[in-house]
Amino acid sequence: MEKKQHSPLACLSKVAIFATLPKEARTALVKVSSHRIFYPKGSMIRQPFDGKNGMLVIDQGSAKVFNLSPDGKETILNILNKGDIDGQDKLFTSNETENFVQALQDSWICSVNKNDFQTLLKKTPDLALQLLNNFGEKLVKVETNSVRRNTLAASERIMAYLKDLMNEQQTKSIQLPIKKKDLASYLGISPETLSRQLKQLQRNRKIKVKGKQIKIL
DNA sequence: CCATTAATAGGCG
DNA sequence: CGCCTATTAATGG
Repeated sequence: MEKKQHSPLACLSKVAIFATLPKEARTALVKVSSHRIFYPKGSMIRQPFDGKNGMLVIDQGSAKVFNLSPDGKETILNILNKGDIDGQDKLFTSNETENFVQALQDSWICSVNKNDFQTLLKKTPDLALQLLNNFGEKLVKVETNSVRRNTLAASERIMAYLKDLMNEQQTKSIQLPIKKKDLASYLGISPETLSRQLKQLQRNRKIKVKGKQIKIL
């Protein structure tokens, strides 16, 4: 846990959709956002009816976005890492938070308020464009996972996910960024099935598993 | 250490 | 494949 002096500008500058904005825009953005709120590992950053609004930015740490079924089962919708954002939609609607966001590690979160953001948006076309692109990417991501859940067998979902990771991490020797039980939830399968399928894939010489390190063969 | 949580195994529908 | 239970491994204090 580092404790370097926090620069609000640095915080937002590492977010992809803000990084390419002119400095004036980022400076303006800093003024309309709250910074560096600390959330200990395991704590809830957002949950339904918490009255919080606006978009959040992961400055440090990571978090999982999930919802709960009536019988208490959780489905992981997304994993957020440093520089990721969530709740973009809250910048345009005043909808209540509908999912849970829980810190997976000690995390520092920044957030951007809706009304202030919209004012800024009018003055910064580039920002609107960036945000639109970001929306698109998120949609594709969500849709892709949704399709996989509905059309692919468990082992295929796992391989598809591993290959995504491979592309992201630019190596065939990848590291699972989350616990296997969380991964199982994200893929829409049970932890037991994930465990068994990983072994099966290993037997079939598709991958090599050692803990959270997986080599794609 | 102990206690809790995560991962794995085996059985069954 | 999911659910249940049992056992083992990993993690945290």
